[in-house]
Amino acid sequence: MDTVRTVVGALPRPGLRERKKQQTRDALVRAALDLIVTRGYDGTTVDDIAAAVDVSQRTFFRYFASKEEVALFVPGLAEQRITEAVRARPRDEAPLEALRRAVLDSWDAIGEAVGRLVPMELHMRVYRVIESTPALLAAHLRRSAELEEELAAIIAAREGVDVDSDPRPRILVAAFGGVIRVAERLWSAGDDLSEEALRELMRTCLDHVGPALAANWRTDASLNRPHET
Amino acid sequence: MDTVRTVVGALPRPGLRERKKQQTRDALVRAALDLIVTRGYDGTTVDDIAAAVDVSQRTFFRYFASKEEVALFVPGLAEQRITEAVRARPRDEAPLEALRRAVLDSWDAIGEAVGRLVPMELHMRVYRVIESTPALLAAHLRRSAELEEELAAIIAAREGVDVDSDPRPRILVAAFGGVIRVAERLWSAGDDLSEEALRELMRTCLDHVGPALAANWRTDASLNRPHET
DNA sequence: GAGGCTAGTGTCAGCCGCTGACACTTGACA
DNA sequence: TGTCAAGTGTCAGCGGCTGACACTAGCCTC
Repeated sequence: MDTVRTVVGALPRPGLRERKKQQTRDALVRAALDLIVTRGYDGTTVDDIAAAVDVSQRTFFRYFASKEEVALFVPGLAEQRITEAVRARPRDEAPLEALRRAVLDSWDAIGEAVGRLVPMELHMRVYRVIESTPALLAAHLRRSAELEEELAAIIAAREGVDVDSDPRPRILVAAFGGVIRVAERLWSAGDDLSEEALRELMRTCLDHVGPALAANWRTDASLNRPHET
Repeated sequence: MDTVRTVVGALPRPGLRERKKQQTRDALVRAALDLIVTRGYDGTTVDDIAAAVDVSQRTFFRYFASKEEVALFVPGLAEQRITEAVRARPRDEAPLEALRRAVLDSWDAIGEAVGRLVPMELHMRVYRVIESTPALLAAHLRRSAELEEELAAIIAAREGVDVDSDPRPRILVAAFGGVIRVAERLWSAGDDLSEEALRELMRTCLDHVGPALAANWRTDASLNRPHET
């Protein structure tokens, strides 16, 4: 904690030690995801992962607090980009619109950040495992809840309201998050695991929020359904 | 599986054996919740719970698949009542309204079902532990996701749409579920742990869905805020 | 009411996730 | 070059959870 602090954070010169650390961590992530998509989450032990990178189990746990954490590391990168994107939205945008655009526009940034660490296809396959593995899904949802908390704070600040006395930021984000999760779920259950498919699903899901909350589905149903599937 | 099947399900005569089972299970739940609220979730081992009921650890795991399950057993009862209530709503109600009324109106049924098993206050205190214990919160969220899936199917059936081709049921339920969770969270973080407080929070949160999704908060903000807290 | 049948239980052994303690190695920096 | 701290391996141990197997106790039939 009382370490020598580099001036700008760590950007200027990684340092040999630091580079090695980064390297092992990345290797652990890659090995973990590889094993997980082939043998399944429960079929992969931490010992397997550690052995694949030739470190001890103890070392694994110095990098990741749990087996879940390593599996959700890459999604975590994506979440980071999204919060950044929300923060960067112009303040005159409506809150819901800001969230919407942030998610839809950060695709490239996410792809780049993820691709630097693991092949994109691997990441996609991991999502399927997440959705179909109870323990992993639970952890993912909890993390999503934390993300929502963070987004609520950002939205509140943007709109100049107090996040504790005005429930709207949290409510908006919760509803939004729920919809995003539906898109994730539909995507991981479907056949087309491409990025475009996910992006398109998110777009259509968000388009359906209004109609879904509408008073009566039966009258205006066919009207607000752009195209099926 | 090829057991002798009682005609009506199990209602007519519980049978001595069956009664004993019910009894141990209830005792396990009660002991578990007692321990959990006093020593915390992580501070309570399955051995502790089993010992308190004077059964072996192995037996505990024959009743509950995991430590989480016993902690979330009572919330599970509440969820059951809610799905029943949704199913019972008149079909001419708008979907969102049906969900809303189902939740707000099943309070008595929930109270009765819960009270038969554990003191209401204990149940309330458990909620606080759930929200503040990562592992437990994760499990809770996963179960909520399952509940949402079930509710989506009910809504879809009600509205005569196909849950797999029309995303609206899932989206509606996801948004609704998100809002309910916000209420739960605010409640468990607040001072007033009464049922009325939770109910009131849910009501106001649901009232805020429209405004929260509205285009611009700054113009109509003060307008749609009934009362603070 | 004695018999067999089966559901439920306890015991035991063991895997796996995860942690604290301690000794050792290796990059950093004077 | 020598000192210091950061990072690692080893070991021992706890707690959640499971399969196997033997035992006990309700149930049902004759």
